[in-house]
Amino acid sequence: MKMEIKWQIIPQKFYNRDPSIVARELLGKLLIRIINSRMLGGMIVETEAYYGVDDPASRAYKGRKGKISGIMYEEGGVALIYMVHGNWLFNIITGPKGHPSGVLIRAIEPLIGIKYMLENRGIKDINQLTNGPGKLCKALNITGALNRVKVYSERSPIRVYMYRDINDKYIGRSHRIGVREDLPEPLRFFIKNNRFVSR
DNA sequence: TGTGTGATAGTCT
DNA sequence: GACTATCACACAT
Repeated sequence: MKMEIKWQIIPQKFYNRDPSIVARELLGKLLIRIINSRMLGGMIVETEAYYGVDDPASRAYKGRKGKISGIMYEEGGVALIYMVHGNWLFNIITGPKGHPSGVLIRAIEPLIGIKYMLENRGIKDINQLTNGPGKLCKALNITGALNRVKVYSERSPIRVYMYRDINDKYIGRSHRIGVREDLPEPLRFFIKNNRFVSR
């Protein structure tokens, strides 16, 4: 596949907003990962918003401090990657500096470098390639070494580009997955009828 | 230095 | 649907 269009990278200020708005608008955007000048990536189809201090599911809950939650206090557009249950989770920080919040990327639809992503996962089934947060990190070879990468920079190994605008009628929302104490609002956003959305 | 804790994935039934 | 392997981090000694 040849890419004739000139891609437009998403500016930093996009991320300096409320996490639920960023989570909603991140759907349909293109997530790109550069490895050894090779390009992998796909369209974001599922996200979840996390509110730092006020969110029982957040690692910054009640002002917890450490390497992980410390990054949540950074400015929007910074990558936060951490390990849970033996899997890496990829988040993008939102809101202005000093306001801990973020968006978890839960699933993408693989579009670019599918062959290499399958290799990274050691599988052959595209349907199982990136339909979960831990899976997509492994497919894209995202690890803790990429923490604090700026996803709005043309030089970064991880970037997010404009791709499609998704109409509201194609967007579903629900409570978050795997969270013990959830907030009342539905903070999980996904594209309806997309087969790469996790169950 | 040690222990408890999950925002999971994979496998088996 | 239920069970568990697995591991960096946070917090307590």
